[in-house]
Amino acid sequence: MRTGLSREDIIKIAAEMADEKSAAGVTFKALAVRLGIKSPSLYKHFSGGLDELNREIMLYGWRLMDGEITQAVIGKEKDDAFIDLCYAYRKFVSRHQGLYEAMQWYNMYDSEEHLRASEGAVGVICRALSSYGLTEEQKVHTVRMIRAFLQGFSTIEVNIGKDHPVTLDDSFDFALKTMLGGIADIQR
Amino acid sequence: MRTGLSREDIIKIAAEMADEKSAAGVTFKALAVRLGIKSPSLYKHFSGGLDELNREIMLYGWRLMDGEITQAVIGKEKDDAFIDLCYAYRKFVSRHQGLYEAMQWYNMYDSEEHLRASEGAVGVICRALSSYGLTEEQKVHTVRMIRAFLQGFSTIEVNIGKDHPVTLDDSFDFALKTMLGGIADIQR
DNA sequence: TACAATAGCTAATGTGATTAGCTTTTTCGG
DNA sequence: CCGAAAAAGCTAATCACATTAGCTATTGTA
Repeated sequence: MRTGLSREDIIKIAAEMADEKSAAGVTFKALAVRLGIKSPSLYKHFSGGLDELNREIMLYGWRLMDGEITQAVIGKEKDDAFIDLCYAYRKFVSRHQGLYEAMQWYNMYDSEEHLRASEGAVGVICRALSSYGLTEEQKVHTVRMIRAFLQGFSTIEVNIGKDHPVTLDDSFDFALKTMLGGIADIQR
Repeated sequence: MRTGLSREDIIKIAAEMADEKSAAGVTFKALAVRLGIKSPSLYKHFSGGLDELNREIMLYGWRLMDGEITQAVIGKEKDDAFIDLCYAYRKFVSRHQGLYEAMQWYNMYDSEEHLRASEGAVGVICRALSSYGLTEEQKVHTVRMIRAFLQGFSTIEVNIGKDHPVTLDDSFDFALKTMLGGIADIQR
């Protein structure tokens, strides 16, 4: 019996599985059960095996996040755009912990595709920064700083207990304001 | 034949293997070959299996890094301490990419031990910040900001090509100065 | 020196990925 | 509408590791 599911459908379901369990929980065996087929059949969709599926999940995640953070900054600029962008990133991670884990695997694959998939997100950050009067080089630096911070904060947040008296929310706010302050300094 | 290697020796060798290949490249099979024994024998040292070894590698890495960055800031204060600390972190990661990967697995384990292992590093950051006149809460925020940035930057750096005209060195400098500027602003 | 603990070994099992080769559906050009 | 041919499944078999069970040799010490 055919399932009628496209390659994209399967990737989406695999991404959901990652969020439900963890990125490592997405096995061909488990995915096959979920789809009601046998695991060898998955090679008809992903001839490159689990590796190919993982790459696709990773790319899917970046595209999804790109879309969400792009939405978040529409019609905004300066600090508003910047802050809302960062919040959207953080919110995405909190709702997609397993997928985000898989997204970090861009390490293991060719940077090429990942670059294309995440350049949207980078572009959004760039545009949010366009009104700050930075040079091109400063803009590159700033994008990297933000990316590094967001990525690191998200990784830490996913794993740290929420019982510390100083909340992560406040720390996130503090860091954004501090970095914005630093960026403002540059112009002086 | 006995190898005469202690548990700590084996963890150290496993950490070297991680750096030579990758964190995932540390399998019981490969490690056993490296040690000249059979893989089931490793259960005599790590009754908890591969999982226990991975946890130990993770802890070993944090202790090692703690020592190095502590060394790096001895006798320094303010911006000097701060900047040298960050450089030491980054240098550690560049020399221990595989181990650093394994260190990120603190996610998967009890935070307890990792907290103890990395609290040294956090303490160093705290002390480096002590001369900035921040409130306790601001200090917590700042430590988190720095940790997030360092962790994110390191992850990005490990995987990004070095062919971009704007170097990562410059971006790292830029980010540190920007954050320092932002921190200085707080006092105003 | 005897003996308990230690550290090794072989054989066997289990899980998941992957491959090979066969079968059933679809799809589509004629 | 018919018959390839492609697509999407399936079963059986193999492989790589991790892990377990049970046996043996070494060692350090009472």
